[in-house]
Amino acid sequence: MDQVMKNTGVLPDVDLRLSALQKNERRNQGAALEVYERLRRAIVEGELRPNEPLIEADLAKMLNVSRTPIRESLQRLAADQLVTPRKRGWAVREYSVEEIRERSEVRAALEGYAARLAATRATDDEIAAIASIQDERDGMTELTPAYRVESNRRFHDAIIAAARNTRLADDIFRVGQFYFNRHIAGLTTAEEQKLNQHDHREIIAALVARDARGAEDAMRTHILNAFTVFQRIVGF
Amino acid sequence: MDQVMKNTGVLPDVDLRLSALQKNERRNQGAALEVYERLRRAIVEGELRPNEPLIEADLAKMLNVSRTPIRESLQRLAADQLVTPRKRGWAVREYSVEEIRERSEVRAALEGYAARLAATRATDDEIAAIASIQDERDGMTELTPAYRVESNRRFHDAIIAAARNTRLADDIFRVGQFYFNRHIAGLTTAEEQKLNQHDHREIIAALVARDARGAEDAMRTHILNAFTVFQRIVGF
DNA sequence: GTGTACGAGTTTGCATGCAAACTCGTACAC
DNA sequence: GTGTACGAGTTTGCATGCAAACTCGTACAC
Repeated sequence: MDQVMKNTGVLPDVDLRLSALQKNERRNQGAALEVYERLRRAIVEGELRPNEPLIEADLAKMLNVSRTPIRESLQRLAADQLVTPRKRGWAVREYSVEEIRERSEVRAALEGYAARLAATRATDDEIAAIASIQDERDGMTELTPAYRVESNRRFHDAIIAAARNTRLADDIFRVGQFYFNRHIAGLTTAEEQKLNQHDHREIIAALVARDARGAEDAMRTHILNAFTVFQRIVGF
Repeated sequence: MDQVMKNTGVLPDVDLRLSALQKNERRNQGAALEVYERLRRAIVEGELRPNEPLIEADLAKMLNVSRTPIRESLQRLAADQLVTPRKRGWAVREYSVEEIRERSEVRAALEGYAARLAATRATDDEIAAIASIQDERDGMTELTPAYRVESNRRFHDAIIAAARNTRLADDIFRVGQFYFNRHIAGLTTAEEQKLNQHDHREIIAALVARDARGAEDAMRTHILNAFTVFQRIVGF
């Protein structure tokens, strides 16, 4: 499957925004954080290939810094699970199908719970705003893959924000919605897009009804459906 | 509340085991990982106080290494949220009530989901083993706080293992069951212990019945109950 | 007494140094 | 041809160096 990923260029487009925590750290950790971000991007966009050994001196030269900030960044990347230890040093981590299934389950658990909390804690205005993100989308005649990714992200982020739990938000961010990117978005069938729209509408309906369990179930179903689509596209 | 924590010595006793991921890294990252563990322990056991600035040179002297492995460890500790950036360098992170509530919610979401998966995926033997952990405990005449903590940990770990999702297990480990330690265990009332036992029995009953939703709900209730007990004890 | 400016001392962030561990190709034995 | 032993070259892990940024106490102005 990593072969498939390589060939279809499916890896890229992870959400590269810094988490709230990381932003907070920008204050002092100047170059080291910059290095971390750039290495993260390089891995995530596939410039550094899965299983590729990461030679500190090479990375240092590539980013025009010394080995010290590189080594510190590698610690962070290891905590993110983007990099994995070898007998000596580090290599880019390769994700198996099994791991992507596991991540989908974790995301279903966390984001489902976020939807549950949102059903109780969101203001009416917030729920209206969530619905309007979907309305805007449904009202458009032409949907580019980039727009679909972006709109989807706003939809999910708005629900997560309404859950009022920054730690939960951060953990959802960490587990990553890395598999819905432009490339994938461009390969979904009309039917799959219809299902996606249906899922979103179910979630909104539950939120409007302030139905916590319903919102949670709908969100879980949605996330596991997205995983199924992902599986079909990358072909396992 | 951090004042309360200081006075009651409530901070200690976080689970100091390395996660599966960390163990894997032991191979190459020798001293640096050792340093990380020792700093983690020092923070978690309260040797390094919340908001205490962490002076690299002092830590280096204290652990008898140079500043380099200290700095690398600080990156890991930051990823764990045990350490927080200051204008210059780092300080031990202080948890607010609000953050502990947030963590409890995340743990309820993740560990509830683990119970759900366990209800479907556990073998009959695994469920029997989970039940027997509780049977052993209920059959004892005298329960020391240390035993209660240890038995509780085995109970939860067995359920998590039966969920067959290592990423989920790792995330549960990360969010930490830091608030149920010996000190807290020694301060619970007979009534609270009764409730705890009841919660565990409910979870077991749902697992035996292979009732996924029931197991999830019971686990969530249990975790949120534990948070309530924690709140009472540390007194907010 | 209150406020501010200076400077010695501290501490960081990054670069560099260096020995030990590992890798890998060559050559030699059989 | 297959296997192994050696050693040059590479790369790491940790230590140390050093300039820049910050801290904090003292002294001086008002």
